[in-house]
Amino acid sequence: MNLFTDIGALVHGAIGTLTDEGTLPAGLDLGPVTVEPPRDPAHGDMATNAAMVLAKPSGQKPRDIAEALAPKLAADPRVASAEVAGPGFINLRLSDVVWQEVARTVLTEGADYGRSGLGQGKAVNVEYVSANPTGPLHVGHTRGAVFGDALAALLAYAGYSVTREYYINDGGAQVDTLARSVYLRYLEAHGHQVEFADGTYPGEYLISVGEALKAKVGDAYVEAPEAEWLEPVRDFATAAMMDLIRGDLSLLGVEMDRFFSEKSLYGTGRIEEAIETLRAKDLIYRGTLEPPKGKTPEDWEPREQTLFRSTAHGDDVDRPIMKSDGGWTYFAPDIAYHWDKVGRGYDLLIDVFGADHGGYVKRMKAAVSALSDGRVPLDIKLCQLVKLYKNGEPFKMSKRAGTFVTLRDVVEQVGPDVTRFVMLTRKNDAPLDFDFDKVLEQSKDNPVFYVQYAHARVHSVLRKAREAGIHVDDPVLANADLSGTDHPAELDVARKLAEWPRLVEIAARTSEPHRVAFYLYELASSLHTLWNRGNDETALRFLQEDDPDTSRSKIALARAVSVVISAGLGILGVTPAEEMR
RNA sequence: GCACCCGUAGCUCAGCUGGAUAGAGCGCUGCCCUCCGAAGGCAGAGGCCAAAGGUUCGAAUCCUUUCGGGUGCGCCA
Repeated sequence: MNLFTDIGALVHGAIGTLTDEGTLPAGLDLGPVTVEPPRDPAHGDMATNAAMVLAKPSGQKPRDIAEALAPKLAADPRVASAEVAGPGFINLRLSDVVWQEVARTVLTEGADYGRSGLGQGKAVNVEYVSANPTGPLHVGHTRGAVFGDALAALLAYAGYSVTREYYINDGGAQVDTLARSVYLRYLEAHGHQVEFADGTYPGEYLISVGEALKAKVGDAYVEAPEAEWLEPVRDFATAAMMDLIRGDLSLLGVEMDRFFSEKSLYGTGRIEEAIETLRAKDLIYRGTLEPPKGKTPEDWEPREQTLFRSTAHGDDVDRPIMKSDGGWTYFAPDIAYHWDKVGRGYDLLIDVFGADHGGYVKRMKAAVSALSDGRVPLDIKLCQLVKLYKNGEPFKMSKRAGTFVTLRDVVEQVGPDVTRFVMLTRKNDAPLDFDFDKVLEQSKDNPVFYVQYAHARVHSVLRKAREAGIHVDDPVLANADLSGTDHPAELDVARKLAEWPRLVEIAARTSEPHRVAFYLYELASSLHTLWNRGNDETALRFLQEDDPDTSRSKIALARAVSVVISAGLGILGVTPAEEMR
């Protein structure tokens, strides 16, 4: 249930009445009519712009429409007052009972309160992480992993049918490099002295892979030529890296529905099929690209290549899909992969990329637009970099200096909950500072702690109530008389709870899970404020001595807060703690 | 040179398909508390929303230009 849509329906109904009465012309577009919480609480609980947006199409003055509309709205029992204000806003004040009943709705619907039908069951594929299978995940991947995972959960909560997918880049040159690097470790395991040339991966994480390879094949490859071992070693190493990556992801609590192998596209005609699809639309041709203006590369020479006419679908220049040696560029399998996704019938595709891949957004969108004839939208979310700090000092990452920070390092130091929450306290396209010390601080300055503490406080109240012999199970609270929460501070908490379903829809529509984190902070804040007031005004304490009925009324409100916090943290993938330690 | 992202309080950042007097935390100032509802509380100061134009009843939000920062720019994925 969403109180804002309810009142929105009321407004629509009132407009309909005015239309029937002939005050307003028929056939007005009600799309732009909104009902939202005003920034200034003095403007009431909800405000609608109906009179202003209908003024022009109906040829009337906004104030006149508002004056006609307001009494209709005020006639509803839920509405305590409807005032015309400013340029034509109608400010609605809802009766206390409406707010008090919010807690009951939350308790009745439980974790489903806030769930939305926005997505209408549409199938959406969220592709994220998709890190090259050449090593462990690092902090940059961590943000993408957390963001993508929370976005997927958010969309699921908002009524989409979500597939979480990881594209394994196991078809390019970098997995050959991986294979050669593992081969060196393999030789090492056989007691050979080896040297890691430029362009190979010297990371220690490959030592065990080399040893495992030795355990599997013995010395079969030691004297063998590369042509003989490259492919099997590549497969072996890639599998090992994916095991490593799956392990990293599970540390964070990320579980993919599907891992899609780039390699599986080769040799099956899938890439050719995708390209032929484009060719049939006259989007593939042989041509020569102009050098980029201003900064021509030193070794630039005009060269004829096979190009995808991505400019026909909004890109800035056409893109090569074939290398001069006849092999595909990385873009070709990418096209085929998205062709596959389109073919699987998704209504919406989302790719989560690192900000350094911003340059590929237009061409990918062009490809999907071309492949699906514009039917399937591709939304690409870019995650900005993470800057690490320790004690307020920037923490420089360097592979060479051994200060390369992996996902595992982060999660093992601060835990998955803190990692996830902090990664979501910033908009995805804004850079993020991550301070190892600050995020572990147990004070109100730390949003993670602040939100979890609010949840824990509620559970502390529940425990104490039970000790006092008061029944506070959810079904009991859901049937409680809620009139005991009529204080403005209590109603403020209820107002915040009422915003949750609305917030979920906004966050889902914009694909911005960080909004959930900020909302939870505000909700926690409203609970803490109420709690603090209870220090001075005992009438505001949740547990009222010798008054089980009033206690239940207040505890129902508190419990409703914990239900929403729990649901919200669930979307973020953070465990709601029932007590702080 | 071009494309994309960003520019909001001293600092770090929110800001809803365009809504009314632009918010939070930190820091700062003042008061209160130190009672296991404990890991502080309350209040205050602080802004030309980078700049200039435009769209409109109404712009931090949309468009154009400029300035400043980041990222990327033909056979690496």
